[in-house]
Amino acid sequence: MIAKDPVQSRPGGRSSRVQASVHQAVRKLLERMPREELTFPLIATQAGVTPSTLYRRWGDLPQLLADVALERIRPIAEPADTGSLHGDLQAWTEQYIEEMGSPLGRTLLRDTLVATQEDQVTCACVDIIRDQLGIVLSRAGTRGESGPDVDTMLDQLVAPIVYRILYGLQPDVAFGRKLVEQLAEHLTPKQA
Amino acid sequence: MIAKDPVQSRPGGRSSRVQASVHQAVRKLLERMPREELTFPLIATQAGVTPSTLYRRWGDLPQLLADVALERIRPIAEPADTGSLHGDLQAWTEQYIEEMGSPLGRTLLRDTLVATQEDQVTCACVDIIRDQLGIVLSRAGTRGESGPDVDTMLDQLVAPIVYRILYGLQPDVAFGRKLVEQLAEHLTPKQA
DNA sequence: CCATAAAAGCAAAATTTTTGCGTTTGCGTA
DNA sequence: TACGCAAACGCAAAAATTTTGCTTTTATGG
Repeated sequence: MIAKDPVQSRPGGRSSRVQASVHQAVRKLLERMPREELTFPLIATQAGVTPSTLYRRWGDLPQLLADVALERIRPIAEPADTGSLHGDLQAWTEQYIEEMGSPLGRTLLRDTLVATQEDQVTCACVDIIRDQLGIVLSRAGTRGESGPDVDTMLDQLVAPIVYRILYGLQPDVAFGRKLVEQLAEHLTPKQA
Repeated sequence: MIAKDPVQSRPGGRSSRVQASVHQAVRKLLERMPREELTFPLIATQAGVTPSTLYRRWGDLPQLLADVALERIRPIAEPADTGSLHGDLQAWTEQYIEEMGSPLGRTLLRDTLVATQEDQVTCACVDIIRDQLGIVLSRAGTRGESGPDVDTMLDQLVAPIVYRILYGLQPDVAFGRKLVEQLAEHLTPKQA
């Protein structure tokens, strides 16, 4: 968790129950109302805690929303293994666009960008993507395939997608496919 | 201006004086304190207006900050004419990275992304970039040069830069140059 | 099991936000 | 220029929020 105090010195018991309850409250409330109507008192009531707990622990609403968003963005599983680097990239890209291109996904992306502790959260976001793409690439390595490095993928694959989502240009799956094809020109197939 | 009410039905006189005063107040305060310490009462005092004016006109702080940011992002002049498409792109990219890569520029970019009226503001941002690149491209056209279309540039040039800025990866001028070179592979030089 | 301090609860105080109403003033019309 | 209308502002009371000091609960290490 990224909280006001970077060091969570008491991670168990009631403390974690409160956090879980608060996170759940935020998610539930976000289903029924737009983000700008959320308030700490509202969330606190829904979560069954005092508002001051939220203020002391998260500081302000953007920080709490970023914290919740980060947890939702974090992938549950490793990228699918399709048998080839090209296929893995296609699969990953398609899923990423579907998840982040939705109205909810867009909101999550935005929330991570305005955390009061900006750098902590954005670094975490980049790390998540890097991890995922890193897995795909290292798997390709064991197959004898080689491709562009992670940073190139960030620039040519992730960046265009995220840019379009953030600015309302709504990338679709076909767009993702196109990006992967362009990227594929740089990669070496098996036994090259 | 992008205000709470999309239709500004009385743009002259006192109304515009108030707006100018408020904008200036925001810019001035932002020099001395971080964004999360800004409040409407503070800005109102600095601008010499009542807080309720701000609440009625802009709704909330993110919207006001986005409004100010949008005005600062809007370029004063056309892109420089260096005599070639390649040169124009280099020049534009360098300037863009310098302006938006600074701590202030990064803040401006973020502010535009969390306006309460998200879509209005982000569309305006994209339009600004499109206009600028459109000028560069049409000028190239009159020279007999041809190049990638604006959307391709958005994907391969602007997106990587903006992504890096937003996520704290700090693109430098060399990075911009690299992107332009990669883009240049797709463009046709004079008299092709 | 105890001691310690982190985290939560509670409630008063401070600050911000909303709102109703009166006043000023930009703007169209004569 | 003068006039009428409604937009935008000012003001102040009311409502909601955030902050803060203190107490109580409880996780954690010894």
